[in-house]
Amino acid sequence: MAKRFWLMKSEPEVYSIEDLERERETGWEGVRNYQARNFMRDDMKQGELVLFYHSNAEPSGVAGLAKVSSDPTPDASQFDPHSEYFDAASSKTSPKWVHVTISFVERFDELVTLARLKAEKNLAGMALLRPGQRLSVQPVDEGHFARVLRLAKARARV
DNA sequence: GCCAACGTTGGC
DNA sequence: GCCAACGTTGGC
Repeated sequence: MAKRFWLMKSEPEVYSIEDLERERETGWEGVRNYQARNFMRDDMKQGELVLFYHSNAEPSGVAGLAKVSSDPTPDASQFDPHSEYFDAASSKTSPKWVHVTISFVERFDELVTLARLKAEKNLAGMALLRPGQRLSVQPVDEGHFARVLRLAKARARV
């Protein structure tokens, strides 16, 4: 099957592209939305590229690139009563929540801001730009992905 | 900090 | 299985 492309959101105050650059890779724990989980569980393959998006930020936007670097595995935080992600309804024999590990690929010299994405006619229809879209893990069309990358490289233009 | 949009929960 | 209440997301 053809490679797919992804976008994952993180609040930079919580975990930013700089954090990922320093740590090189991280387990994407804490996803508690079924659609987002299903993408990680069913569709993500190792090596596929991920737009790393800073949400709830000043400004928000795509901050860099990561790649999927593990198969889906149970998210350990669901079993930890001290974790904010603890889920009493989950069991080790049939874990509700899985996650993947992503690893650092690059940090864009300049954030590709949400405003800039919205201004780009060719990105019309991108899920991220749909009003009310809140999915923290979402697929990205190959064409949209390529165009976001091109925006990231077009540094001179503001 | 506000609040609209959305997902989840739980009473019935 | 409906749907109101509630919690969360995330732009502004």
